[in-house]
Amino acid sequence: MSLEEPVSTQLPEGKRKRGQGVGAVFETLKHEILNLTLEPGSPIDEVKLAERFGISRTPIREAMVKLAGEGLVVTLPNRFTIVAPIDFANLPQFFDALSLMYRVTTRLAAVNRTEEELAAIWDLQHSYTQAVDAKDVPAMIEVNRNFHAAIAQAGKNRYYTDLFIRLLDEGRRLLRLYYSSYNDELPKIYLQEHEVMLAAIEAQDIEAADRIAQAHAEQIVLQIQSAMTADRRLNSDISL
Amino acid sequence: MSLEEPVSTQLPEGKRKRGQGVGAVFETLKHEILNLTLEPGSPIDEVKLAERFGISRTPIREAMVKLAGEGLVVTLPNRFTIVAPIDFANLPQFFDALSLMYRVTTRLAAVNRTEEELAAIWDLQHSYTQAVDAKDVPAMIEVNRNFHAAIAQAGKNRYYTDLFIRLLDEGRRLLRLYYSSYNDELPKIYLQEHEVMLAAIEAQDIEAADRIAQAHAEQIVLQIQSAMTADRRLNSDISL
DNA sequence: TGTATTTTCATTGTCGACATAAAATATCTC
DNA sequence: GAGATATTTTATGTCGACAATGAAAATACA
Repeated sequence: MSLEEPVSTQLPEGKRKRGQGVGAVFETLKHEILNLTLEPGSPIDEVKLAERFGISRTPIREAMVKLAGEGLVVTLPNRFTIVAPIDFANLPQFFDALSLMYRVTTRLAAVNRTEEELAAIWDLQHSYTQAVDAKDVPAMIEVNRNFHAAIAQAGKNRYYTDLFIRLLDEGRRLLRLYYSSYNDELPKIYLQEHEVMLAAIEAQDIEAADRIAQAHAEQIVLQIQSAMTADRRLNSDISL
Repeated sequence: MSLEEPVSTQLPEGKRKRGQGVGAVFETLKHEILNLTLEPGSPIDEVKLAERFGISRTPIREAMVKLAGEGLVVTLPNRFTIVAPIDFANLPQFFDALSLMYRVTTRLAAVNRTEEELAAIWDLQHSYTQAVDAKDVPAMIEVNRNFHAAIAQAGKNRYYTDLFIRLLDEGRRLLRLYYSSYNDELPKIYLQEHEVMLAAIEAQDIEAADRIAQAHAEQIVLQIQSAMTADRRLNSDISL
């Protein structure tokens, strides 16, 4: 199921300073969950994690609580903690919220962006171009996420940004699942849309920003949906 | 600063079962934070909490991590954990997000509500009426929150519901702060608007639901804003 | 042989103690 | 006496160990 070979034996990896343990575990696990290195629904062994990071179970557990708070793992009391399953039943709601956040954050960015933020987003756009040229799909997924996250942050509404980033991250797992059905055309369409979106933000044209954000969202939703229906095999594979 | 005398000595309160500790601490603290029983910005002493609940520090800390995940407390590494300050600077963003969530959840409720959910929401509306009649302000604040949360849940989009409940809870602290400026008129206006809102949801009239939700949001935002400007004294009181 | 009951076993949730970090206090130098 | 440095103090972050829990294995029973 996993797209990459699991990182099996990541030993103590050097002494960590006090208070760094939970953060490191949290970040590492988050990464592995979103990359599908850890299979959705698979159980997480606290003891193994403790050995792997060379720390005791206490900070591991605190990291688990944090991960549970972000919905990345699910804790079954007195039993296990499992990697959050991908909930296909809630996909329509996911798409709905994702679309709305695309629109709202892009609109706000058009209003509130500073020149510095604009430049930083352009940089990310260039990185995306490079990833497309290199046909580096994992990099494309990652940079795409950072691109939209940066736009949201330029909008400067913490509530929208938090939800949007959560949705984008959840979306990364879907994109990973279906990345096999990527063709060469699609990334270029995204690239163009990003270009138009950034132009609207630069020009502070709110309505244009809204329109392109909505179109972009629909594009992505359609893409994932068609990939899903084209590849039903995967659905039966995923533990729900 | 606190509106009620702090619950000082809540002793072990009976043996708890395994795994109930964190939940109880979390819920109790959450309540006390939202009721302003715990002053925003005030430090939280893990040891005292452990004594108060009659458990060790480990489950207390896990509860703190959960609270931090919901933004109810802020952890200063190696120093304290403090009750999340009320961030007056971000208030405009808060109002913006709150308004949008009012609209979106009410719209969705008009589409997706079942008869059972509708009946349950009507019950909450009746409870609200009773609270208004009894001039029981804390009950009004609590029931109002549950009323809108129930509407959101009837809309059946977890992403919106989660964000909205978080915003409503954060709003409870603001309402508590300014509840002194409540007059007798305002609750009745809210009551009427709730009535219209429910009627729109019952009739599944999406556009009407949207309109009244927007109006209701503006009403509340205006109310809080005018209370704030009328009572600046409080701002200097709050440790930021 | 199939079902109900007991026992074992693995893993969690919790505890008390210790080490460590940062602030508060005391001490020293000029 | 003022600033810099050393020391004490207080509360955190972490640890290893233990007990409770629920599932699986083993046993008893019809």
